[in-house]
Amino acid sequence: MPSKKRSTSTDVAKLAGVSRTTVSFVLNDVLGVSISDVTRKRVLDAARELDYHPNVAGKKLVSGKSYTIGLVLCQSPEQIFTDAFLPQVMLGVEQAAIQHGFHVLLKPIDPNEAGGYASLIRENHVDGILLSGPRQDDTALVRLYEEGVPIMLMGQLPDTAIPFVDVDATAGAQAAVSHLISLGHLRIGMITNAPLTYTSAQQRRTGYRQALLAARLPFDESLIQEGNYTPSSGFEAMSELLEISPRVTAVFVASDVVAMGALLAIKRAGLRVPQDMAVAGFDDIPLAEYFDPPLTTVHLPAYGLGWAAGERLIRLIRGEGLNEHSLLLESKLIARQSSFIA
Amino acid sequence: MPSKKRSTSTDVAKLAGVSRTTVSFVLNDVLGVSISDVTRKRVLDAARELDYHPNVAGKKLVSGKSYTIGLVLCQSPEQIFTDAFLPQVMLGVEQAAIQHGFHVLLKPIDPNEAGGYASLIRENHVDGILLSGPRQDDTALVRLYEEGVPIMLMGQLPDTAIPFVDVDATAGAQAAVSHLISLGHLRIGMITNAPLTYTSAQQRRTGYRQALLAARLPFDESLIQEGNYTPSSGFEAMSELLEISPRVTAVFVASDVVAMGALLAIKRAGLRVPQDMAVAGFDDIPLAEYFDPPLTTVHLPAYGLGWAAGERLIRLIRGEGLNEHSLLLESKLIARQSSFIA
DNA sequence: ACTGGAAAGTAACACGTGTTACCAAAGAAA
DNA sequence: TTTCTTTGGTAACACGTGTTACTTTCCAGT
Repeated sequence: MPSKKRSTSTDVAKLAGVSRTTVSFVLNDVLGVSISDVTRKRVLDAARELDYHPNVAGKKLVSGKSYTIGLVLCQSPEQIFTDAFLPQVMLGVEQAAIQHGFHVLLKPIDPNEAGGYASLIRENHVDGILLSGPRQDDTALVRLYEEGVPIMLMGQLPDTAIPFVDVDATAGAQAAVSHLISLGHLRIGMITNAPLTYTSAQQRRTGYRQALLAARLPFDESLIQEGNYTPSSGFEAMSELLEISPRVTAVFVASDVVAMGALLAIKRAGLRVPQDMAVAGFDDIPLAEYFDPPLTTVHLPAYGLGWAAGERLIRLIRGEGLNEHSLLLESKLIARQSSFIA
Repeated sequence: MPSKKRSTSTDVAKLAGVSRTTVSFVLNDVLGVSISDVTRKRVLDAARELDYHPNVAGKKLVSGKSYTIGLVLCQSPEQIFTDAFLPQVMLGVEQAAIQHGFHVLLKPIDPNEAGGYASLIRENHVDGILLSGPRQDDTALVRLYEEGVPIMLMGQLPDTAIPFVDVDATAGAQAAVSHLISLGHLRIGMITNAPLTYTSAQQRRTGYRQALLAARLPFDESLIQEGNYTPSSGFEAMSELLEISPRVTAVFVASDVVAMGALLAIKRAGLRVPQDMAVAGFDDIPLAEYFDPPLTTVHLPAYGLGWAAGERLIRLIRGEGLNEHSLLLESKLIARQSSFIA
């Protein structure tokens, strides 16, 4: 292997016949220093000829900045596997980072052992942390925030002052359930997307409840079944729900993936969608439009979520303030044939 | 914000009353140096008290290693959005990295402007590169490899010596099509997962062809339609395929997501699956089991792919050799009801 | 001719770490 | 006592960069 040594700014200086300081001034376009055009050109030519790329370790050491953000995923592996939402979010984060010259360090952690990401910041690996799916009991996170570490959440953490970006899942869920109500359904079941320890599950449940209350319909806890990201959990939950008498005529499933399992359970029971059972999902995964029947669902701006979160974290890192402390992105109801016949 | 200055090894040395060298020796468990137990304890206590975490920039600078691998995704945003395969792969990479004390830097790039990842290695951001979905015409990649940069591919790049890990998609596709043939189908269409410029698409087409040849069935180019990751492309392609007379009785769709669209087209045409049209997919995404009908498909070890690729790249970085130059992981046919009635 | 000031560039330090070469003391062997 | 070895530890350099303070040269203003 040839593998020539990487060239340093000293090499460039030597070739250009100037000091290393001058090289730094030229290459970084430092304001307030004057360099003659001829010298500037000599430096640039030398840099090009040597294929010079500044070593980030050196920059990092002297500046104390790493120009890297840590994207910490608290989802369980099970969730990551089935989550069609995540890639879009990550892409959004990445684009925001690139636009500001930042890199993204990926760090999925086991949600049960919180705080595994602290070393990222303490060892100066990253300048700030973007946390997806924060756990309620994550005290290490709050401590980090109070130390002044730039942190941005995707998803909310009640009772803390940590800024976040989130989709307005509550409003979205309410819209979905209101939609079902407007179609004449009076007895509507719900299947959660995840155990209720997750705030995302709670928000959606709250939306369900609000829609019922707004229509003066009774809120019956026994009509709620718990899912856990997977289609199979949806199948189980729906099967349970079908046992209840009098039967529900519609169901709000707080995740498209889980809804897929629910649909199968409904079909197995010999019922038709939407005639015998209307179904509304949540997330608007790319496949939802191709479900059988096409799934009424709530579209979440996944890409926008990632982008906004990344953008705002970087602003925090730079010490620029945020004009609003936190951000709720709008979701949008997409009515398809699983809830009514066109 | 309190934000106490991060403590350095000098602080630890001062508190413990020893030299910084000793601190380094103790904390890194350097072999061949003797440190008395009492001194060792004093250092460890001091480090704990100051909550000392070594600054990674310093380590990086002096060692030249970053203990980070770059995960470069060449997929188009469109593909990333719909790819249910990707999160599993990434998780596998991540786990392999963690196990060896490495970090993962995520870098999705526009497939059209190749080589955007070279700066990662030149600036010493990462020790090696894991490239997913390499493009055929990526000459910058080959040059990098020849410079001795540790590189591992996920997916193959013909005519190069760069080591790779891949799933044996050809064998998988052949198994799926052979399965259809064994059920008595003589006229079998195909829808690709992506344009044929992608090697992954070519491999699957080759498997399709090999299965036909092995059964002495004619290989008819006109029975192949091109998909591009999305369900809608599958819908279009299947619609085209249904126009052809005599009609095919089975179709191999080289992606489950694309197959979802194909299924809809078949239903819209008033045909039943599998009675009028048998369907086999590819990828075994988590939802495939819940398609209507459940989709016969080929399971790919996505997690294992990521894990193996990460593991082997790190071995390369460490200078340990690979016992086999490259690796093909087995895929597995999963027969469900879209191809035959149980 | 003298002063002031801008232009062009440099020496030297700082960042935090790993590591090599070296030193001092204590004990063992002669 | 002298010499050699081991134990326990340190001073000093290297890594590659950004930046501050300083020097030199040259030209304009009086």
